[in-house]
Amino acid sequence: MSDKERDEVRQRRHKPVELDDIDRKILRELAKDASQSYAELSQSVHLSTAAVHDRVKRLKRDEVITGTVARLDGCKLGRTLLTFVLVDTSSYAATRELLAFNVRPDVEEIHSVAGDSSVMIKVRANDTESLEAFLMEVQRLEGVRSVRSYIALSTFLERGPIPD
Amino acid sequence: MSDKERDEVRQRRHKPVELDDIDRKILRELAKDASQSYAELSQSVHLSTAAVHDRVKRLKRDEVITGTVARLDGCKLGRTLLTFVLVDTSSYAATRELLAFNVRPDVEEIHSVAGDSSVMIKVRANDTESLEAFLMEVQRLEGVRSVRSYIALSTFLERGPIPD
DNA sequence: ACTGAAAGTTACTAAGG
DNA sequence: CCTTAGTAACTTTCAGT
Repeated sequence: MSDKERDEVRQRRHKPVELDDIDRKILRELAKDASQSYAELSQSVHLSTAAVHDRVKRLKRDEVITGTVARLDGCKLGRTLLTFVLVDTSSYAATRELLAFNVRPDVEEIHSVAGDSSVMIKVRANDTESLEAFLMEVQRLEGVRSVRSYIALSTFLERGPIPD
Repeated sequence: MSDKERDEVRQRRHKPVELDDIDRKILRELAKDASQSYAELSQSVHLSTAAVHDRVKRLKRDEVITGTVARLDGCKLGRTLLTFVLVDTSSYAATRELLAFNVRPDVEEIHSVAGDSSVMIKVRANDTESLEAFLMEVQRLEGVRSVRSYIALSTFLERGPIPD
């Protein structure tokens, strides 16, 4: 692998994209409400619609913007029980098994976390019964040492990444 | 307050909205990609564009769809260190103080969780130094008993609520 | 890199079935 | 819930600065 190729990979993996104040303002606006038109956006940043269009296109090409999605209300969908589940496993094999839970519609996040080969799972279950069923499925896996659950009582903030 | 009024409030707060299979399909599609046109959506659900339009309008009115947002790449923004911070406080007053962290751009989620008046904070810091600065700010608060940090090594799934 | 305007699509509404 | 149709609003492109 040449220096150039390695640098390109490194850049793709690690290096943040260079953004100016206007880029950040656009990103903040779109992270808050992506349904607004380029005309509205252009007023926020004091640029023409075409200029905003170019910048948004670049931000999408550079994958700073990875997509546009609808935010849904968990309660209105019947998912009333948000829980963070911390699973401690004795092997990486068990950790890998946990990743298969990504097919469940009530599982929203899966992260491996530092320390004792653990996995953090954010699950929004319909009710206590389905949470219990989920926890039992996790417990049942080979190599699962412990499962700790943190049930959310109130949510005060919930959003995605935004720039400084 | 009349029975009718109370029921309306109750419905607004607790009762999930009645959804059929087509509604759920539309919601899944929009949660995945809200930039697609009604023409594309109508092909997914085998309905006319006008019918899809009506349904989406209803889903927004009923606040099943709470908004449309751009998903941003944390790494591309320079936020490389995702951490779940579990704060144990000795009083509700201290818990309330933690809510003030919602103004920080690196804090993405704040939930109160069951047991020992704890708070779960999801923070996506720029680097280890800014994470340390954040943790020290939390530690410094009156009534904070303990702070446990779970640093994410890899993220395998990260999305919002979707219907069954 | 931005502007202004033109060209092409889509969103939205309404009427009739 | 369907189709058709029509307008307004929006996205996208491009020549010009």
